[in-house]
Amino acid sequence: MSDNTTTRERKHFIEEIIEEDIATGKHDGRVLTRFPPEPNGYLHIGHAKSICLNFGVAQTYGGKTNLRFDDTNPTKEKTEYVDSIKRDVQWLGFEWDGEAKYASDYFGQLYEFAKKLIRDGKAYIDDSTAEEIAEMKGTPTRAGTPSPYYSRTVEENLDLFERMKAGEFPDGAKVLRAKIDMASPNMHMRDPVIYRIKHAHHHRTGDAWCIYPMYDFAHGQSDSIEKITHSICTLEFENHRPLYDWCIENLEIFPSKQYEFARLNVNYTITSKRKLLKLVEDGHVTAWDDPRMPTISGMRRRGYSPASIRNFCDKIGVARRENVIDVSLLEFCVREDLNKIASRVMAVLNPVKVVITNYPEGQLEQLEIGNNPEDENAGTRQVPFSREIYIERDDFMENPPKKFFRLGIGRNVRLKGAYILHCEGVKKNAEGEVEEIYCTYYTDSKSGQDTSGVRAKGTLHWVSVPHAVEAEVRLYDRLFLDESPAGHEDKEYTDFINPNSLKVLDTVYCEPHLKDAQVGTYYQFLRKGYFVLDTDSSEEKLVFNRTVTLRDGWAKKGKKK
RNA sequence: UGACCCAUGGUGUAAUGGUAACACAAAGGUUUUUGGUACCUUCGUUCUAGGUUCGAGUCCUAGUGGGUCAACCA
Repeated sequence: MSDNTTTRERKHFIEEIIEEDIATGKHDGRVLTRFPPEPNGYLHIGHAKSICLNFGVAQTYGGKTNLRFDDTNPTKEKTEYVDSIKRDVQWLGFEWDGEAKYASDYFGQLYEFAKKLIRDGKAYIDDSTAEEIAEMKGTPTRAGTPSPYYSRTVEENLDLFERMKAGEFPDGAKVLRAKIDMASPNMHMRDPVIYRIKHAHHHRTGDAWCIYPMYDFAHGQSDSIEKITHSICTLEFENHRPLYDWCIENLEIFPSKQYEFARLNVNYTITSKRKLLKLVEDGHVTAWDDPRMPTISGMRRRGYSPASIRNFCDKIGVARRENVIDVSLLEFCVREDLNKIASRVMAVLNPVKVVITNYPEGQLEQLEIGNNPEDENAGTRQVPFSREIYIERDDFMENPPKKFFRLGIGRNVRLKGAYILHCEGVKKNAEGEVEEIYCTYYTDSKSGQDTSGVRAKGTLHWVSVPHAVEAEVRLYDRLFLDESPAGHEDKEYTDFINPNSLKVLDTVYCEPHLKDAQVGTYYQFLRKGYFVLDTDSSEEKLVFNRTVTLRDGWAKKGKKK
């Protein structure tokens, strides 16, 4: 799995920084990173980039990575999210160092840090309302004004802070602010709020606390407490870095350093926990793990392999430039991996019956068919063949163009792993639709022992009618019709939801092998795409998700016209 | 009209002062018992203008364009 710098010789800037630090003996060459999610939602593909980066560089340089939950806002965080995050990180193939950690583990320590700041005259209690504080902050182009509470004595501040902790004041009555610089061009340095009152139940500390540190007073300190060497985060925290450094410096604690990289954007996709939550809450999707969601759990259910996501994260690179990755790269990565590992099976999605008129009634052959041409060790399986089979309705045309390599009256076609068929005619219903196709087969054209000398340009997949296993198949299309659903000022991203993002096929005929399909096994339905068993499946009913189609040169050609 | 950051094919990422490379996408072709896979070919005035240098995508200056920041969110 450390396919990081083994397959990719190019180093990104984070790796260069680490190599430089190792070369100069910083932290004795020790590398410790961390992945710090807030447990307020499910992880998505954007987090996968961060996970692969943080765990990846640690692996490359012989270091470790902590999993630390940034749980300083009790009103938004839940154990459900903690559990899902752990599961997703593990599924992606990464192992964090020791036990999972929590910013809330450090609430006691953080409280002491705050008191030190107060004692040093570097923090004060402010009784102003949120609105007043916002007003006093000024704007990026206009300096802020000092708070009327700026000059409280150390004793008074200490007393007030202890009484805040003791629960004497209601939410919002007071905050603790760092004393930095109300005229700083960096808004984050204008006496940032570092502690606030929230009489809320915390998912881990319960009711032990009613004051909670803000992100800026928890994150860097948590890094420092854990002796994180490289604290890697996304670009939007860049303006926080001076405050990150200020806290560490004034608290005189371990000097973790923050480095920022550009977050992942994928076209036709949203990567915002808040927006994804709304999709779930408003019922646009069934759940966080709906296969149309760009969440790790959704992609897992959809049939993405962990390796495909890791490879994707490796291919997109790491830089400081805003970027939009083409969703087709993600599809390429999943096809690339699944092509190597998926078992080939046959399933007919949109069936029409073929009767092979010269094949004896009641005769049955078990044909041995290879499981994966890309993998010699994948072995073979037996597939029953009989007089009546299903093929795709699309694979027959009454008046085919000359470039159509499939079945048409008077034409030949190879059945995968079986015989060459010659089409004799069709039966239609009252509406003029083809109801049955009649063929003869070349008796000496059996796959692997073909002595017929007959040529067939196309090869079709098929399923024997009496042996067919029924299944439901769910076909997915992109969830949004617009390349940048969240990028329009005048429109909501929900305005671009694709009404046809899910298409359910109720009756698909599968070869009998699929009766024993398991969740987590990757299949290629021959010529149709990659599929996995969905978790909605039961003893009575098989449900498959289409992960992604195969590349289709024929369909592409058709579209061009 | 403040601070900080960024600018290389359609999309990403390299090139660390010395021939602009790799991948995806697109288009064309070869092979094929998956119209899949594999393989081959095509696709760039490195944002602009000055400067430094024998030599600049790279360094400097200015401009232009884009991003982030004014939550008691993270």
